[in-house]
Amino acid sequence: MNAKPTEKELEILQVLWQGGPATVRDVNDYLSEKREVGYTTTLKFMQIMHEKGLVTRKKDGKTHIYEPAISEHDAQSSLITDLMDTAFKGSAMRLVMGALGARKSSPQELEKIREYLDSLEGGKK
Amino acid sequence: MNAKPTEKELEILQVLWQGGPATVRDVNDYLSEKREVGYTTTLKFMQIMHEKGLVTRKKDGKTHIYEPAISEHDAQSSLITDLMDTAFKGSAMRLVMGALGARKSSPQELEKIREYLDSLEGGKK
DNA sequence: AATTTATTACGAAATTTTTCGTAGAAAGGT
DNA sequence: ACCTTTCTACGAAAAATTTCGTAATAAATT
Repeated sequence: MNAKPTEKELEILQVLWQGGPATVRDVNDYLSEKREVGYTTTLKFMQIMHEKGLVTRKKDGKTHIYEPAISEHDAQSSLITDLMDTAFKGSAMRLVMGALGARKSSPQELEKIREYLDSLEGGKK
Repeated sequence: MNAKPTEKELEILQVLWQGGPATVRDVNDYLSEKREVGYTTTLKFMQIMHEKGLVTRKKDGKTHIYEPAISEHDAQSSLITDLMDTAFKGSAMRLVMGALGARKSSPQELEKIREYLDSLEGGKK
């Protein structure tokens, strides 16, 4: 439920969240589109992530097929609470205001946030 | 303006933001209340932070007096945009909603967020 | 079957971050 | 003046993260 992936681990998890179960080859091909990265580098990461329990894998012939062991939502929560605790005195409100100020949101997005606030207050008027 | 401090660097910056200009001794005394940390460890960090431009210092007799070179707000912005880009597809809205869901805010805090949203939309009713 | 290709495991190098030890200089007390 | 304490600078060890090379094995191709 809670496991804070490192930066590169997160990159790999995102490929799996987005594209579904994949082999090391799949993931490496994808990553290679954006930056130089050796096959064995990706392999090693996925092996480590397997040890850590960040991904599961099952054997398919010679190769392994990997799947995320944690949801994107759980990983995000873990990263958020960590940042909240280390830089925002544990306050969600402070982090929220910081985020709203750090990068502009569209009116549509702001509206969605309002709706979410409404739902948090239990449908209270 | 933009410099993402590491976890331990952030800890030291927080002492300076909160307590004002301080010596290595001051900072180390403070940190030592919470956890074991050697004096030279803190010293080294503050020297490195000086090299990186995260703090300024001026000589006072034998010792140095350190001050943060970046504001807490700027450091927070830097950390937020980094997290936003690496884990939330660059969307402030996604990060905001994640934060609101990750830890409960009080009704008072939610109200402040609403007020902030109002102000963002240019005082629009 | 022999050769090439693809995959894994293992170990370790490279890098970044964190921690500390030692030496020397400066200051203060006796 | 001497001793003790405090500070800095420097280097390097320790730990965590990231990257890659090599060897072995399994599969596919010829």
